[in-house]
Amino acid sequence: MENESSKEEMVTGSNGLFVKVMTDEQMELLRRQISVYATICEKLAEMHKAISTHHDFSGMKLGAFHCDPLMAYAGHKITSRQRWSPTPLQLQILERIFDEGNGTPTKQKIKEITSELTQHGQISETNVYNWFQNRRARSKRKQSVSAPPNNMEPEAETETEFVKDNTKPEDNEFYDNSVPMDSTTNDVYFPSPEELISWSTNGGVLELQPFPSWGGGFNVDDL
Amino acid sequence: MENESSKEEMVTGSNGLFVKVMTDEQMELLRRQISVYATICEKLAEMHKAISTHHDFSGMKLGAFHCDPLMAYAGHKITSRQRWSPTPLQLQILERIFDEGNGTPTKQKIKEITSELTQHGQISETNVYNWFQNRRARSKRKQSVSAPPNNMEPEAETETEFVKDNTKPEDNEFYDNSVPMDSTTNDVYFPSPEELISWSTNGGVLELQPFPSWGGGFNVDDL
DNA sequence: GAGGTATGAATGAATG
DNA sequence: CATTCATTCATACCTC
Repeated sequence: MENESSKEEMVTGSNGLFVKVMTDEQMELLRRQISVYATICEKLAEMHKAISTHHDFSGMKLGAFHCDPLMAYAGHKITSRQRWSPTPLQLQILERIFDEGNGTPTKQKIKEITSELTQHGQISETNVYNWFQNRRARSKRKQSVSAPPNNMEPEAETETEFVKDNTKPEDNEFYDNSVPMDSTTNDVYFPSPEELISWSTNGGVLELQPFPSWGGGFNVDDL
Repeated sequence: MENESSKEEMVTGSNGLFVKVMTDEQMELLRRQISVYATICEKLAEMHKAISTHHDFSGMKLGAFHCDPLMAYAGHKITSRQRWSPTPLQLQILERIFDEGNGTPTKQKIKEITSELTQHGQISETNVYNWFQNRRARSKRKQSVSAPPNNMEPEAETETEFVKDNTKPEDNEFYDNSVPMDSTTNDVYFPSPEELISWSTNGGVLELQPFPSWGGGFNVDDL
C-alpha cells in the first residue's frame, strides 16, 4: 500500500467546514469492525438465550441493564452490500469472450474487456477477473463431476474426521476460523445507544434489538 | 441528497486521491456506536461467564477442532481446515512485519518469523513464505472489490451509459481492501475480531478481551 | 423460514 | 515475481 493514501487527514469540504477524512480502506475497516461487533453481539445473545432455556437465571444481574420487556430477536444483516452482478448484456459478452476459447485473459485483456463492459453497466477489472476465474474453475469442476462414472457416494460427509493432509511440510492447524464476516454497508445509521441496548432481562433472557437499518448516515461507496 | 454539512461528501484530499469524508458529528456517532457494541459485548460476556460458572458444559467438546456452537458463527463448519490459515494473532504479526517494509524476507527471516508465530499456532515456514508472496502480490493488484456504488439492476437492462467511475481515476484503481490490520499509528486501529473475542474453549467459558481501546484507538477528537 | 443452488469474492498454495 | 488453480466463504435467489 502506498504511503499516500492510508492515513486520514483534514481537509476543507466543499461547504467550507473542516471535516475528517477517511480513505476507502479505513472506511472498509470501520464497516467490517462494526459488523463484527454486531455479529458478536448477536451470537452472544443467541448463546445466552440457548443457555437460558435450560436454566433459570432469574437472579441474574446484568449490570445496569434493565429494560422493558421489549421483544425483539437479534436481527442481523445490518449490512448488505450488493455484490457485483453482471447485467445480462455484460454476461452475454463475457460468455462470448469466454467461449472464444482464449484461455485466460491477460491483464491487458481484462482492461479492454472491462472498459467495454463499462458501457453496459458498472463493472471493475476485479469483477472481470473474478468472473473469469470462477468461470474457468467451475466449468472445469462440472466436467470432472461427470467424468468419474464410478461410485462416488452422494454425500460422504464424515465430519468426525479432520483430515489435514496438507501435502505440505509440517503445517498443522488447530485454531479454527478466521472470521469471515463479510458484511457490508452502504450507509451507516447510528441509533442511540439506548435504542440498541434495550434488551430484556426477562427471565434472564437477553434479547437484542434488531439492528435498525443502516440507512441514513454516510455512504461508504455510494456518493 | 443535497449537500449539507451533515452529509458525507467526496472531496479530493491533498494527495489528490478521492476520499470519503465524515463530519465531526458522524465521527462521534460512529465512535459511540462502536462503543455501544463494546459495552454490549462485555456485558454479554460477563453474563455468559457467570452462567458458565454455574453449569458444566462437559457436553461441549471444545477441542482444537470443536468450537462451541456459538463460535461457529458464520456457519463455518469445523470440518474444513485443510489448508493453513493464520490465526488472528499470527495475522497481526505478519501484517506488522509486512508493514515494516522489509521487502522479501530472507530465508533466515522466514525462520525467525515462523518460530515466533509458532507460539501462536501451528505454522510452517512454507506458510509464512507463501503468505508473504501472496501478500506482496496482492497488495499490488488490489482492486475495487466493493461493488460499484450504484446499485445495479440485475434484470432491468437499463444500460444507461452514464456510468461514471467514481471509484478512482481511470488508470489506477488499486486500493486496499484486503485484510485490515495496519494501523499502529494514531489513526484508526481495529483489533481483529478474534482479538476481541477470544473464547476459552475450556469448559465453554467465554472470555472477552478487555477492550483494547475505545479510548485508545480511534481518536476522534485529537486527530 | 429452513434447505439447496448459483455465484462473487477471498486466499493458501502451486506453477512459470 | 507473476499468474493461475483450488478451495472456501458469503450472499442472493429459489423452492418447498
